[in-house]
Amino acid sequence: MAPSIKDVAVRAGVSIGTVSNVLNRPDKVAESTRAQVLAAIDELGFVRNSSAAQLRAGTSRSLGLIVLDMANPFFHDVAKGVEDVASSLGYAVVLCNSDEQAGREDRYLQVLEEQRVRGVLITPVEVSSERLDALRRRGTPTVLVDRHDPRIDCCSVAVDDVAGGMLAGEYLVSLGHKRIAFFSGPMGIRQCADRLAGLRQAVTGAGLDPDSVIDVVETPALKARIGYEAARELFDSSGQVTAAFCANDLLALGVLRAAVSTGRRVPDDLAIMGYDDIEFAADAAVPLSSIRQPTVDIGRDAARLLLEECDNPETHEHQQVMFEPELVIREST
Amino acid sequence: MAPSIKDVAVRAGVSIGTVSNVLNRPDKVAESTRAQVLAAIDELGFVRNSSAAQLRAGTSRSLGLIVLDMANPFFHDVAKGVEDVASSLGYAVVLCNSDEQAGREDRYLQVLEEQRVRGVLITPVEVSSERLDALRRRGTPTVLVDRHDPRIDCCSVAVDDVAGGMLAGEYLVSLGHKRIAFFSGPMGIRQCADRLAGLRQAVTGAGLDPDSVIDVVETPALKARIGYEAARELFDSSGQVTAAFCANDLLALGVLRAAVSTGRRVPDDLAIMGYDDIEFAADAAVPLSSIRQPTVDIGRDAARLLLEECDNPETHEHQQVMFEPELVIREST
DNA sequence: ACGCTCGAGTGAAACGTTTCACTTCATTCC
DNA sequence: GGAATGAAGTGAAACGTTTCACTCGAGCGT
Repeated sequence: MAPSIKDVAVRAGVSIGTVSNVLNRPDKVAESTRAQVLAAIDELGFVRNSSAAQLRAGTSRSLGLIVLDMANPFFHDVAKGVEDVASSLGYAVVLCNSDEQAGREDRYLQVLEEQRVRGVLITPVEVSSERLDALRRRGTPTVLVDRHDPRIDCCSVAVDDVAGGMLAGEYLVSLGHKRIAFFSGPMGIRQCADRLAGLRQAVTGAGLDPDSVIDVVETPALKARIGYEAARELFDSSGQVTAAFCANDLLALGVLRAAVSTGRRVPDDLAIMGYDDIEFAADAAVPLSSIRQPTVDIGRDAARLLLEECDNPETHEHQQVMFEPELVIREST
Repeated sequence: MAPSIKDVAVRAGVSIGTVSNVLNRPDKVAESTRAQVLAAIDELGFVRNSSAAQLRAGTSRSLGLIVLDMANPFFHDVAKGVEDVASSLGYAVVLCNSDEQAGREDRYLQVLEEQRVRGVLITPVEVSSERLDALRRRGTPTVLVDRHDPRIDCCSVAVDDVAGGMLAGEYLVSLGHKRIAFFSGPMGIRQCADRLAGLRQAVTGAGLDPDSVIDVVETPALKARIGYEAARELFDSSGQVTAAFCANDLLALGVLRAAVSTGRRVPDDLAIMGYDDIEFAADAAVPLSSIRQPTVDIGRDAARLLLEECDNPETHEHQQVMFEPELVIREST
């Protein structure tokens, strides 16, 4: 069995309480005693048992973060932001990947609650989850990431997707494009609908008729392969568009591949814009113009909000933070 | 405060022990009693406190997985494999991202040991780590991922990189290439050195002189940007190579971009091969030929090995599993 | 009617910490 | 000189489980 604080106490010739003090408030114990205890810890290879500590303290210094898909660079950056602020405040982050499966999300929520994490950051699979509501009801602070709670009874951090669509739209229109394809994922995804709405607003704002300018291509998933197939199909049919605005960079990468493989020059024959500004966007065969979301900041702010709520559960007021996206111009437009 | 097993016991009118039995060995308690207890649990919103459970049980049903970089699809797949087998055996996985910083790795090892995880899967930042050795000495089973322990005193799972380099080399030679650039990361990375060694073996095996066929381009990092820059430089100088073999797909993506931006046709003017077969490889502007590693299987086997060791610490014998890579041919060659 | 076995449930000890009221002893103050 | 103060350390209770030796009856065969 691993040595306990008691073994350390015996070896150092002090009481258990003193060892605990050395561990938690070193300044409360005299220099020489501390040295002895530290030596004993070292000799025995003692490692504190955090289960016991937590049980007694009643609270853990850790947060849960449940993301939809760790393969997605967006969430990777969010996680980075969360870890940044959490670890700087001495919190550990338990990272969970729901893989967009409600069942996995439920299991992780259960585990996190059993571990008595201080709070949970989550991008839920479904708009509302019974288990998540229960967690909140029982008093665990929760922050929604890249989602908003219509009932506004918890904090959330998201990005203004309408503004992002508008940014892209205004830019493409300013470049003189009169026929724009919008490669969307399933319209059920709020992000897709919002980005299209922004695009339409931009076109309308320029005095054009969105219905004749925009050609919506709805695809079944936001993946490169799908973008490629959808673009090939569009090219084969009529396809007199001069620009493609894609609901995310993966789709855009697929469209780029379709363009290259059919001998179209980018941006001369076809301008391409992505969304998200993932790392690969800058390194694509033709570096992609895109809409950047302040992903790391999203994570940071979400974590800050959560910890703020943990520290002041009484005075805390829920906030809905909304970030503004940013236009990134590269060679594909 | 959250309700405890005791509150449940009172409410259901049974003893604490019975509630515990309902939770852990439901078959040991009579149907009707069980129903009452379950009802009480539901009404109170009871959630078991895993700190207490672990403290008492002395052992947790969780594993630690420390990877170098969650942004790297390789590790993402490994994690998937680990989670697959862990969760099917009722274990939870604590996912940690060392970001190639020894300091972070150390912190995570500390946290995992404090949590008394059953075992640790790790791709260490440095070849040897004091803290990792200590962990092992204290009896926590450990499995190395994508690394080998020269002293063979723990299990490891890796892929034969020499074989992978050879696969690529033989293929390129069979295509008639007589001048091949090898874009390597820092030679200090074993993978890079091994892949080059394999390439040289293949060239030699074909009766050619590796020194005159192979042009080694050592780069400071395995990133797309770096590959782009290195390739531009190579093109500017002499650059009479007809094929580029890259130590990983990111580098290859960069080389592809350089080729496209300088008007070279791929594969006619320059054939490009990557390594890893990440998801983006298939969806690049020109789909990349690559060497595929059975990443998910690596994770699965590593987890299996670890759990095997956890279950039979006495009889367990350390194994060094070595997977064979596979050639994937696409349009870039 | 007797001893047995068996299923169902009980109660208390134990896990390794943290915390807090308390003791000791030396120093300071008037 | 005696009380007051403060620093250093002590010891035991408490946290919420799991586990195990135990009790209590009911049902069984003879």
